Amino acid sequence: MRKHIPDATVARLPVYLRCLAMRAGTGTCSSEDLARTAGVNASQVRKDLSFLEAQGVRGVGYDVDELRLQVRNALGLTHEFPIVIVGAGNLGRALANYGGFGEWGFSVAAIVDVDARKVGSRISGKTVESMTELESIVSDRGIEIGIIATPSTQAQTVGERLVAAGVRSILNFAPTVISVEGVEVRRVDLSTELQILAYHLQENEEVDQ
Amino acid sequence: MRKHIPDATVARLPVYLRCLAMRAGTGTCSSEDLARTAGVNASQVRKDLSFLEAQGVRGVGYDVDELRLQVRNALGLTHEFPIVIVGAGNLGRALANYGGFGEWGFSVAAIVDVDARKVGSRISGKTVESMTELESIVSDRGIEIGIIATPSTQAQTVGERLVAAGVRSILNFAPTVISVEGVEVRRVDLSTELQILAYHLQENEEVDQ
DNA sequence: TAGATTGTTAATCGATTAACAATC
DNA sequence: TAGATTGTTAATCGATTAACAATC
Repeated sequence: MRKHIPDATVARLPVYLRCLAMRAGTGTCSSEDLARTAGVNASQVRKDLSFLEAQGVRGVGYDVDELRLQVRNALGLTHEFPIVIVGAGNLGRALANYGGFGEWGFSVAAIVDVDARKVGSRISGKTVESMTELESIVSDRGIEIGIIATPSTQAQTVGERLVAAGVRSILNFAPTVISVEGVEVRRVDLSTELQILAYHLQENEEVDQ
Repeated sequence: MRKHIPDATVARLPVYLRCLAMRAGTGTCSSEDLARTAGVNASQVRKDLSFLEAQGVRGVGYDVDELRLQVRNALGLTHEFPIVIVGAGNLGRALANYGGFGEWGFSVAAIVDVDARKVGSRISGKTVESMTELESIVSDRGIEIGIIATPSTQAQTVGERLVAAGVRSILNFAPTVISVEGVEVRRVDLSTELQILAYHLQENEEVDQ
């Protein structure tokens, strides 16, 4: 049985994975090395890795390739995850064109849009399908992850339809909080990030004076 | 003198701001109301607001419009923030076209790209400028915030140039960790988010069985 | 053996939340 | 007065980190 991994650790594992990918085939690396490239504390790296089955060797470090595999396993990146992108506007297109999916086992199984003029157009080798097909697409293709890239006004409805169709995780890029039951929702919002930066700008300003 | 606001609270303030914007002009609202729409605990809302100058009225609640103003003040959203977007690919274009900037005082002051073929093209009413102008653009236009929307390979260099040019906060959309001194960096990464969702998918699976 | 580095403990720090007196 | 809701305390929970024995 798998150990429960703390949220803060889960959020850092993808960062480690990226750092390890850059070092693939370079033998071993120490928690100190990994900490430096990931921008965290070395104790924290060791603590985080202690939740995995990872085994380092005292005096030597961790085997890079083995550790990569174990981090992937811990995150559950053991099979293909088909995802659906809802909304084929600028953002939906940018997401669909984002190359880095495949590397971690994610694949864009469908892009849908309500706008009949967009349906049938092609994005990154895929044909935009109609929003009316959403439910059948999700169930036919075994999609568990949905990405909302619609305007805010439609986000709640889209979220509900995704959940009803059987999606189990949602990544919401619309700048609004949606409320749906029984699924994991993560929100990514540009203006939230900018506002957090604005706060720190002013804090540093006060220190400077 | 301004009180220091905990990071976790700062991260929630933009969410409250959004919820309050939806209720603008509706008189008062309770911490319970706000908590429900923001998806957090009511005690937490009150605790968060206690770091602001916000004053609620016992038995009544908070004045929506007044509270909005105080949250904005606390975040330092008191003046215009010109920003520069580096990279005019799919992502850069999506970001530039994102409408929600202005509402909080952010404005796209410039979009730059290395690719000579993109320079001169127009995105959302703005002309793409050359990457060689980056330094002068940042200093001439008083830009404090830079957004990196380039491929990973260029992110580090772009980050360093932004810092050297005088930018004080960076939002990094490239899927890599950059290391720069003396500025606040926030990373937004699609595949990190997807990997976190993947972890929770598997966790829920185990519970279901 | 000497040097390096892990794995884990324990101290500390920060965040969340229930509870309730204060008070509108 | 009765009901509602704040502001704050104190308990709890979770996350970080320094320190160091174990051991390669």
